[in-house]
Amino acid sequence: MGKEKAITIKDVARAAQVSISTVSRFINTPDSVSEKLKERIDKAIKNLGYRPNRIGQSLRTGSTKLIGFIIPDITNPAFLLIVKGAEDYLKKHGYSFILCGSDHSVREESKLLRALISQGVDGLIVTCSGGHNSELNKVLSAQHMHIVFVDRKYERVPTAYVGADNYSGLEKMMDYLVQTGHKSFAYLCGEKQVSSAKERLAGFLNGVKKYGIEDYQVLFGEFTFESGYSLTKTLRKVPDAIVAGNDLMAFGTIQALREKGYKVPEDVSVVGFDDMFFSKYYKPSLTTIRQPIYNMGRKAGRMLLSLMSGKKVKNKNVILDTEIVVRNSTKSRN
Amino acid sequence: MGKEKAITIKDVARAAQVSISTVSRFINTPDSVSEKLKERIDKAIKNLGYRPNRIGQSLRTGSTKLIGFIIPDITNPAFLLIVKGAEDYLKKHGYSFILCGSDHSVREESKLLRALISQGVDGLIVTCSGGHNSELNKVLSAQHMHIVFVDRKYERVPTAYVGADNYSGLEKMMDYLVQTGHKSFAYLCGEKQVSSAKERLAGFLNGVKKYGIEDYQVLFGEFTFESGYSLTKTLRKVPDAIVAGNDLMAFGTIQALREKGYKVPEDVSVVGFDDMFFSKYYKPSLTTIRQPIYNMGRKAGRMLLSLMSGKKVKNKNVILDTEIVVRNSTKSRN
DNA sequence: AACGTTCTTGAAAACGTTTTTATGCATTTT
DNA sequence: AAAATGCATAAAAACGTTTTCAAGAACGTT
Repeated sequence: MGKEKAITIKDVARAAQVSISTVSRFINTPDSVSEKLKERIDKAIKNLGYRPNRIGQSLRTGSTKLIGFIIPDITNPAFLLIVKGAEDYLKKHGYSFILCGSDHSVREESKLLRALISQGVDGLIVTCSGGHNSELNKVLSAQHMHIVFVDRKYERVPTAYVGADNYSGLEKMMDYLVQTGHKSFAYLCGEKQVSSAKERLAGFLNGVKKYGIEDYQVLFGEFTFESGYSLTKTLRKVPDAIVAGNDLMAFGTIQALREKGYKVPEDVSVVGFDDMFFSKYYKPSLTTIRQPIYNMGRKAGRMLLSLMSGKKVKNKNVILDTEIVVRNSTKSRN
Repeated sequence: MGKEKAITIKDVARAAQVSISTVSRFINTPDSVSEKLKERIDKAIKNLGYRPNRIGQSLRTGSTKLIGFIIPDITNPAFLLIVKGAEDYLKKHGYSFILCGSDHSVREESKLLRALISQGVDGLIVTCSGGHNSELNKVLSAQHMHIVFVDRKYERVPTAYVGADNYSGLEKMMDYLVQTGHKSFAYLCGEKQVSSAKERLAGFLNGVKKYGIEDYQVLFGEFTFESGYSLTKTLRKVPDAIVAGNDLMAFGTIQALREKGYKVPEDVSVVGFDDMFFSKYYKPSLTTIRQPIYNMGRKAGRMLLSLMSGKKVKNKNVILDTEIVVRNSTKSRN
């Protein structure tokens, strides 16, 4: 509990017999102070164990070295991998992260946004919950704050964004499924207000159109295990292939199928999107569309840094490639 | 990018034709200002959209309303569930979280600790990587900072701690396994410098001793899928039951067993510890020891708040109960 | 030797708050 | 009516920095 006051720059100045300005200059631009004083100050700092008080620095410089990160669910490892990508990159530049989960709620998102801005963050990375967010609009249009969106685009206003090529990922997957003889399909869509869900759906629909497939269904739900499970349970007719909005949904689907008495992949093929850590170990191992999720975070961090440093960013819309990885939840039906 | 200066308390004061002290008092103790001025100030605040600058507040009050959280791996959902428990509790009291991952490294842990303290956090919650950390010792003995340890105890110094009853969890599991006819055992231990790993091992060893079991092995590794996998591969003889340090290791074990040609649970029983989200959906679904991980975080948050508010905390060592949940990765061998 | 440069240092202002102290005024008490 | 009390407000100090500005010292040039 001992709130015995911390040592400040003043203490160092006194110990080294110089002014506080000199200490400050020693810390920030060491070359601007003479060898003699350098030594004295350095010794004083070491002796006292002085560390600059970031709050004082922040107040003066206007920069907190804090980045706000808003994701829909801090419990979802996929989002956390994005965070880690960004964090690994930005911590090298002295930034720390305030991580917040919005619980998929626009309302909470607004609250967090306000809180983070009050807190004085230097920039913001957000994976938005999808809906219209007037607070976000306000912040965006005020242009007070640098924000980059990652994984999910905020579509109401043009913004900096880094995400995966969801559309072409699904295109590729449809090519593969059709080539391996699948004739009927179901698509299980995640939250339909979310950009990635929409893009994936568009890719799927493009596929069925391209191959003239008429036997398909589209069901709308959420990006969760439970949703994949319950959507599958309500399926009126089980098709050759079920394309889930992400891996989590695919796992739910497989579980529901199992309970319905269908075997995967013998009776039905199931595919997901993400390629989570677990997907290759699941039984059956999951055929899925891999997106470079860690790298997505990293790129987002990089973009934010450029933005904050005032650099002109040439491309504010970074789209990363996906690849399909074939495992044992699908089989050829030729 | 427009860094057009934010509105400050000064602007409000000017607009409302009062002094800044009055505005401040209006915000912090509204009852100390007259109705007439209250109204004017309130209007001014609303009109200008004023929000107090937290940095200014922090500098003056010495409190940042920031909590530092250090966990070994921000990508591990189990840890994140702890974080969520603490966050859900503390955000109601106006706190935000700086979340950091130490990558299981004591060195990194020290760095983070320093960074967080410089950043001015009001308190710290840490799940430590286990080893001796001199920086941590220093901070702890200086008593500048309120720290509560969660899930993993820092054993070198007495500290505030909330964790699960690892020992009795394993005792219960051993009772169950012995009662269901298992005769030979292997224990796959997580990082052996981690308190929870040690406690679980002790519980296991107590079990074998209590039942006079001589046919058992103990292998040391890490709390990861890969470690469970490789330890199992190096097993000289496959026993009736493999007790893994946590669920992740258990999954690895099952995978390795599968590759070795053993069936779970027909040939071998496998159990874990945690009861992660996935464990009930794994194939086979996992028999495991459930610990109340979300609640652990919540309790840690609560304890930290008490500590910070200067209250005398009666019990600085909170141990939560575990329960065993039996699923399909074990079967009776009677 | 006088002057002009350059370099090193310290004083002071500023960042946005909260809080302590002081001031002015109205109300009550003597 | 004068003094004492209480209250609402304002002024000013403080928190820990960085940075601007000015002053002084050291040096080189004419």
